[in-house]
Amino acid sequence: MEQARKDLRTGDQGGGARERELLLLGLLRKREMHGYQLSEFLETHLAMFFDIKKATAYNLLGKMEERGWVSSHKEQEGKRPPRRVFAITPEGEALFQELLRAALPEHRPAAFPGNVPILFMDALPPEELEELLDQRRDAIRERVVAMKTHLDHVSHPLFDHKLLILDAELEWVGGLMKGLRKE
Amino acid sequence: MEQARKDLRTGDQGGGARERELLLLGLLRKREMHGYQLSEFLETHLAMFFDIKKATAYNLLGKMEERGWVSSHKEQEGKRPPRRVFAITPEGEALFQELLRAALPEHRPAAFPGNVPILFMDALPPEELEELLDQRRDAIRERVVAMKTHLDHVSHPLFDHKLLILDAELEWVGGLMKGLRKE
DNA sequence: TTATGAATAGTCGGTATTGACTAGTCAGCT
DNA sequence: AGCTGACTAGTCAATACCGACTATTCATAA
Repeated sequence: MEQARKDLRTGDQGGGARERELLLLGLLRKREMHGYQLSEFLETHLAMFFDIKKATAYNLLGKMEERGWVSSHKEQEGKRPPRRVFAITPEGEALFQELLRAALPEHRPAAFPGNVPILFMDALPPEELEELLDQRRDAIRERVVAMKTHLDHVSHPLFDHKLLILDAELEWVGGLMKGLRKE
Repeated sequence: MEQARKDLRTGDQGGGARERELLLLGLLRKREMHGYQLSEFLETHLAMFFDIKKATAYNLLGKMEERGWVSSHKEQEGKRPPRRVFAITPEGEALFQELLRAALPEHRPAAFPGNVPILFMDALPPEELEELLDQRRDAIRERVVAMKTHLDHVSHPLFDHKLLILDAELEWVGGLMKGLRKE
């Protein structure tokens, strides 16, 4: 039973791109798509949540096709350049189900590379530091406004998530600044 | 003035590893270190906040030496294998100051790859979904406990940040589950 | 003394990711 | 008819990143 995954995923090289595959499979599940359509969707609707570039998507699709999780066929429309339409296969669907159930209960701590400079706050004179933190707070606030302006706010859970995180960060920066003034 | 950065960083290939360099420079600023010492510190004290592996650190140090931001000299201690001790140069210090002031006021939205499966929740029967979300919540709670147990909790801002984020995620998953039950 | 394991100090091959590029099509303007 | 800019549909060379490996030294204990 536990063996099943290994059998399916022979080429596993360290399990980093797992979520990306889950993402692509999940999208193809709703309807088959050509690569451009997929990457369009990624860039316009999902870019704020997940960062996957076009070339990466094509690359993954190619690999997944080799492994039999997706299939593709050429399609010509008028005189447009021919395009490859990708669809999920039964094996792909099985993998999707498996990855979904594996990923959902797990918590993957997020990385906040933007926090690196916080480590070195003490290298700056307090006044300048406060000014810079203030700017950071503004940047976060702008992000919140942008989120709320964005038309995709059909109250998707991911949307709520992002807002909660931004709120937490706002509070945190506020706390930092308060701490500064006290000292 | 604005030109200065470009002059310093001729080999810039798209500004992704910027924070990593800031991190290494900042650490070397406190005291010079050999590579192993650095990567040790990264793995034991900073791994929970930033994910940089040993090989990456060595790689970056090498490049930064080429560019003149850090210098290194060999050092032999007894019969131990000789080691390269890295130190920040004046140019490195200048870059550090610049990167610090550039990074601090910016907000870099974090990626949450673990949220991919949330997109596809509707592929699961509600009971199973609830069970899996419950497990996810437990995983987050465990993370909180681990954080508080960890001896490094000298109330560093980064620590507070992580706890706030975990709290937000906990609340969010709770909200998801509540939403499920209502439907 | 000699095996065992942990710590030290790094290197290297291979994969993942993406910025930048190519190349054809179409719509609208002039 | 010719030009311009945007859209479509990808490809590819270059880089970033890291897991796994090598090789030496030291501490311990059998």
